[in-house]
Amino acid sequence: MAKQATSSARRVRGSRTGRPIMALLDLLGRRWCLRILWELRGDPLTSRSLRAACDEASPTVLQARLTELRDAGFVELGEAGGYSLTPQGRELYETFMPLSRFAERWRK
Amino acid sequence: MAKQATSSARRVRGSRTGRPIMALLDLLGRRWCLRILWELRGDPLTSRSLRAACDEASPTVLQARLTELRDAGFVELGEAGGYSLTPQGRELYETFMPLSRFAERWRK
DNA sequence: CTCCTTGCTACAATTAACGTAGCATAACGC
DNA sequence: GCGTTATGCTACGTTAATTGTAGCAAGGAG
Repeated sequence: MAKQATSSARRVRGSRTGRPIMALLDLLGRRWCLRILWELRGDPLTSRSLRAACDEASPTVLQARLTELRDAGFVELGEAGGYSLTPQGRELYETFMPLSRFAERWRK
Repeated sequence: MAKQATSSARRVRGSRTGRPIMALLDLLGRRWCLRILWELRGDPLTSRSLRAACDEASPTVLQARLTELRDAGFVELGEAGGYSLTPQGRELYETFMPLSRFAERWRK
């Protein structure tokens, strides 16, 4: 099997290959990231209620993920406080929403 | 302590609620997991070609993810060697396949 | 036999996540 | 004013996960 040239394959987590899907898969593949998007699907949540929704995950990671998700344009912090999905974030949520039905059928 | 930390690599975080979606979001939210499913969408890949496809990620994590994905019933190791998606794994892939199109529009 | 590829593992080092506590700010009731 | 409460967010030591390199045993082909 021909070993492909690993010329530019020094990337840490494959998030900079130029293909947007790789960057997205990498971003979503970080701990609590998918869960955060999931929990924000409804009404805005404060940082503490979001933490409660995420099984009391440590605020360190939550804050890191929220910053990343805000930089990515998926989450925003409203004027009156509370995090919510941006239109783009809601669109992203819609794309993997079918996972819910799949998970029900999966039932590990 | 709110939870008892078992040192089992098979433990699925977020499954305390009993909701399958939480277990699934947690499983998919581990490093290289989404990427592996993505790279296995086509023809079967050997462990080494899969590693090449995943930017030479360390075989330690790859092997751990592959074991988890096999336990979950999403990936299988064929008789003649080479990893591929199970029917269920392909079904899972189909559910977040639209992420590709979304990522193109996203283009951070 | 040697050479090569397969799936997979050992090991130390690095990084990320956890858990608890706390800060600064602001909005209340008193 | 004061004390209380809640917000977003951070510090810091501990623990778990990931990384990178090397290597193993088994199998096939020459």
